Amino acid sequence: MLQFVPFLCILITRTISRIMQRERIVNLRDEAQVGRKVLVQGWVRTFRNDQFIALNDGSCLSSLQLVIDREATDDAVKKRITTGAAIAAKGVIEASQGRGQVTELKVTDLEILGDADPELFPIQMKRHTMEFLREKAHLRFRTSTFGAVFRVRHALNFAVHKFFTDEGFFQIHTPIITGSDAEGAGEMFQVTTLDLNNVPKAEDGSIDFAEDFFGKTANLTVSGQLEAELGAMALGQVYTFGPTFRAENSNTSRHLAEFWMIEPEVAFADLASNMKLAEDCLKSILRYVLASCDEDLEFLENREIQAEKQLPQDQRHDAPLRARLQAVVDTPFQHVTYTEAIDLLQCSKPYKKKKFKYPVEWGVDLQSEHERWLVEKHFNGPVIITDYPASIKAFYMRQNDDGKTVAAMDVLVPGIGEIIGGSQREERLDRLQAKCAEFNIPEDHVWWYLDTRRFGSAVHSGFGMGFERLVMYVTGMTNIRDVIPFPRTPQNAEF
RNA sequence: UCCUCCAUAGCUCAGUUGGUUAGAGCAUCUGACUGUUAAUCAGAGGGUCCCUGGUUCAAGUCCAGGUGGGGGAGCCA
Repeated sequence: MLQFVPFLCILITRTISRIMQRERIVNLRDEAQVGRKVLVQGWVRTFRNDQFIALNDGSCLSSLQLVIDREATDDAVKKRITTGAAIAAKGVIEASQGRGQVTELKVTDLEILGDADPELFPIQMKRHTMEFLREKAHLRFRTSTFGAVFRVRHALNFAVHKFFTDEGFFQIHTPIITGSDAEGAGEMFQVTTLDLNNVPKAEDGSIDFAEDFFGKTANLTVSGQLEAELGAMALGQVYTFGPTFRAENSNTSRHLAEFWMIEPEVAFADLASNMKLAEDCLKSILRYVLASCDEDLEFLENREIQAEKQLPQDQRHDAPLRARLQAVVDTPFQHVTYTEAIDLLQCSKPYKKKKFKYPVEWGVDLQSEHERWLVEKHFNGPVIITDYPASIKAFYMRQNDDGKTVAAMDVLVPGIGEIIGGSQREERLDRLQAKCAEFNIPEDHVWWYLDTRRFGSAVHSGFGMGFERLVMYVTGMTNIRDVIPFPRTPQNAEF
């Protein structure tokens, strides 16, 4: 009978460990926690002096310092406490004797949950390049930078929903697979279940899409806007927030083949209120993350400062990250028409010194270099450019009375360029039909869109905001592939 | 798609006018030390110099093509 006693003890300990709930490190960092007996689980960042483990569980940027008993801990166990290993530790929260943290965990029980072979685990406790970590996208979450980026990304996601909900908007889930091919926002990915090695042919030799899953060609959406307009013309104010897909062969630090977009659409709203909505939206979102992500933003701010040390002075930001974001919150956005912007550019120093590579004249779209001069040099803050020439904008934008321009707006921010593009929509059926003809869009492709202009049409407006560009702007990351967990770009769909 | 730069140890990078056995820091391993903060100190191991071809007595180094990546541009969000 006596031989069962130790077994019983082990059984009881194990049961306690199961009952004991895991504490998140984010909640264990203040003095009030001292004395609490807790269980933590996470991944080892460093193991110093055979005694101090920096444990990160992702709940916040900072790690919890675990202090183990060097003498009492088995050498075999200590050997397995390596960077990247998953461990569970029980103990008591104490005031830290060392600097650098308020509290630490005096460990009484330690368990290795998952080993990380130090010869093979690629993430070291040192500076890695973003390019290297991009190839290790499955493990880069374990770094401070990407932990911070993705926590901020989440906060931004939530702030978007909070803003629109507070403003009385309803989210509309627009389709990801679309039968509409008239959105004109870019090249589309085709969706098909046809056997590409043996496609059914029609009598004239062309592919017979009547045999395909939807009985016609289908694509991944490039924008939820047209469908969102339909929602707005009944629910009043709606927004979409979902993935969008562009099959453009763009290889830049600002483009993805799969990205997330926010598209509000408001009935009875003209361009002026659309601009106000865009400004309020951006400011509200920034206010939210500034208030809720300070630790992560501080880290990202310092990361940016370190990264910019390698750049020449004129390519560095003149204010730190959080100050820049705060400035956007505090400053009214500048408004300028396209026509005024052209005038400003033609009077600018780089124009007179012929430093611009592309021509500046009315009717030609603004190039990156022009937008950059306006935003970064002339206005030095967010700018809304309105009333573009009709010829360079989409078919659905409302014609202005001058007959030359449309009620469009682009919100430009320093460092990123266009972050929001929107317009007042053409609500007059005859004008819209004329535009369809002009853009070679067959009316029977967009009959459902035109119907909203046939039945109870009304003035309405909306815009699109690239979510990843917002995340870039807020985190100071300079490559869009580093603000989405698994970027999709031409020739790259790993993971 | 275009322009441009780059590719050497697990990572970040040196490598001279082409010349003997290709180096450093960090990481890893071994040992020492032990209240550390990306700990410190000593030692060790670690290389298909991206691939293919060419020039040459000799190529990490020069040339051509390819592949991969960065930055910029276009398109756009």
